[in-house]
Amino acid sequence: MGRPPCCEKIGIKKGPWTPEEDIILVSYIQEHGPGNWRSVPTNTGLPRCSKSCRLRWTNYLRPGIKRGNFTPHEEGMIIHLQTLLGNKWASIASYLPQRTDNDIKNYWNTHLKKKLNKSESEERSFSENMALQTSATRNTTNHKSTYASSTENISCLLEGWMRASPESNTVNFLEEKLQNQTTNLMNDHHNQFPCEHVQGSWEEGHSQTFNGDDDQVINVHPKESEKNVKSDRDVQEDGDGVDDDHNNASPPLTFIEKWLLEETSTGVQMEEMSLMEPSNML
DNA sequence: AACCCCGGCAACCGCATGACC
DNA sequence: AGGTCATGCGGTTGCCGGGGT
Repeated sequence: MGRPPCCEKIGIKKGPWTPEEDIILVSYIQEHGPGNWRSVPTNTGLPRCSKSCRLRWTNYLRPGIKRGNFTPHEEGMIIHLQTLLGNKWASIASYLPQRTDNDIKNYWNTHLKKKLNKSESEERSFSENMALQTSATRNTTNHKSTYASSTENISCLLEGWMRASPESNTVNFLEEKLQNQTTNLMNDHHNQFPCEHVQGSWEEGHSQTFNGDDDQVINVHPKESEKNVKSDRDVQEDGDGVDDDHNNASPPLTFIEKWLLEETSTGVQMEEMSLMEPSNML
């Protein structure tokens, strides 16, 4: 009955990963691809449990991860998304493909939460909140990264693989993602309320659409948004599941989706410019 | 110089969900 | 159909380094 156990508790190493362990894990995943974590400790000889291997990979070794130095744009996105989604770090991370949920969670707990708490008494409206972000992000512009150099070394090992990675264009990624998400939303909703007009009923029932007023309160149905983002994450991780037929349709974007797309477009342009700087080419 | 405190981050733990047998 | 386990996620903890005294 059931699957065999994931890993024996005996002889499982805990604590920080060594560069050697990282290299073993990366080499194995480069060869076999991520997934089937249960077999990773066995096949690599790593004294780690499958859970630890997966976590190490997704939070630290996975190619395409940007670490430290959150940009003002990213900070703003996190603040907005946290307001909308709550502590759904995985959902928030799905909007920031270069960041991990753990990284975002840590950044929120160590930086943003404090800043927001500090200013909470002063800040009451949404527009005031926007002003807060500006000041908050200004403070982090000079933040120095403290990540271990070993990580960068591991990243170098992955350089070739990263080039082959299809997720190099964040804007395209988000556009695709938002289209898929919206389509899924419409489909979900249509399944629930097949007799309603999809667009109108969704927006009336689940979210207040953006009307250009900064003071507009934005409500996204928490369950729906969570389910939506989660399902999308699953699609990402599975590497398939994108229905091409659905991509042909162009349903209207909700406020947050429009906002994210606009923010990402401008943000990515800024980030790409900064990446051209020699200091970032290392 | 030594000690203490605090902030930041990596990793672990526990729970929920879904897949497998 | 139901039990067992893998996987994913959010919360929490422990360690390490830097700053202050």
